[in-house]
Amino acid sequence: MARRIDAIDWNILRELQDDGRITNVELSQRVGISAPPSLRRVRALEEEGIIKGYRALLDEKKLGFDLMAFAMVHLVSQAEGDLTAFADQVERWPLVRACWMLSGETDFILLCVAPDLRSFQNFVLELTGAPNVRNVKTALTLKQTKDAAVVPMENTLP
Amino acid sequence: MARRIDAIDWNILRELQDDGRITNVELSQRVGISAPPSLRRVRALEEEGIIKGYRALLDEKKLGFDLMAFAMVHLVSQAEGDLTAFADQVERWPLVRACWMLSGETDFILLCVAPDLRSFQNFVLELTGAPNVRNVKTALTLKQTKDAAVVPMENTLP
DNA sequence: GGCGGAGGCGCAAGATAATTGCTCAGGCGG
DNA sequence: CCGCCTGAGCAATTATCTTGCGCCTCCGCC
Repeated sequence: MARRIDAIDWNILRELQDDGRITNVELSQRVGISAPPSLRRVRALEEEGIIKGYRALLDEKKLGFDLMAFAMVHLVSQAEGDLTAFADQVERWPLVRACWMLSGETDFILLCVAPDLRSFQNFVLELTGAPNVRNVKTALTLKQTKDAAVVPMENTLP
Repeated sequence: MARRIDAIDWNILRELQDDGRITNVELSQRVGISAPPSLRRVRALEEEGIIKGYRALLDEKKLGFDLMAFAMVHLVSQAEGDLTAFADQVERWPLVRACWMLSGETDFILLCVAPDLRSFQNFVLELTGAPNVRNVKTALTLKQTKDAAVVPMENTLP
């Protein structure tokens, strides 16, 4: 399973991060091989889990979600079971779109969207009242100035 | 351009957020219409900018980026020009994958990846020394417990 | 130096999907 | 009641995907 990722694979990954719906024909031309091996490489990258999936990027504001905010959560207990219990609860809140467990001061940081401030306030009240939550600090976003795919493709590896 | 988004469109958007590479034939079956109108709706949603693009989701750890962290940045000046100057600089740092301008205490929050702690430390030094930066607080992530697409599809609109 | 074997490419053909033009049904306003 | 507009479905064409196969290259091993 630990195939070596060569330069062609990196190019494939870059192109697919940039446009996940590119046709395989177009992809193969951009990376300089013919279509069949291109498709086989993509399939292999999917098999290995290097490509985890594909996603359409939507404009949340145009769909009525005008507010985006972070919520920093401190828990009462950081016992293993309590952490996973909180993470499970986070899965069930639709307004939470992403969540990271942190080291240090804050236990979790939640990226949230909401149609308006009132909805978000209601959610924060629910969050604050959730089991094991000690306190919550929120920060409203004014705008997102960068939204790049998770893997840098500008040669940052040492 | 302000077409009304009906139930079929919402279903299309849900499916494409879930799997951006689904074929149009499969998509049309899932949303209950035939292929041609399905494709026309997708094209329309793209035209209107509701669908901003498509992206492959990669596993950053398998590609050598073992560290993910947040950096909270306080600036010296919050003048319009200074904010955009900082945002421009953020565009040029490959390790920064997403960036939001915040209201309140912190001015910007940066989501960063790096191959290892050393690389991240070097980046933080650079960030701290950048023009107009007053101070930087960082928080390493232990793990990401949720990574959903940006628009909720679980009926959260009022 | 020559002999395999494995890996990976490209060609070609059949299957599947995308795309376009056309027709038709339903809802709305005149 | 009639015509128009919107949007669906059908059918045909074009493009893409997918698979099987042969070939070349790179190694390791005789």
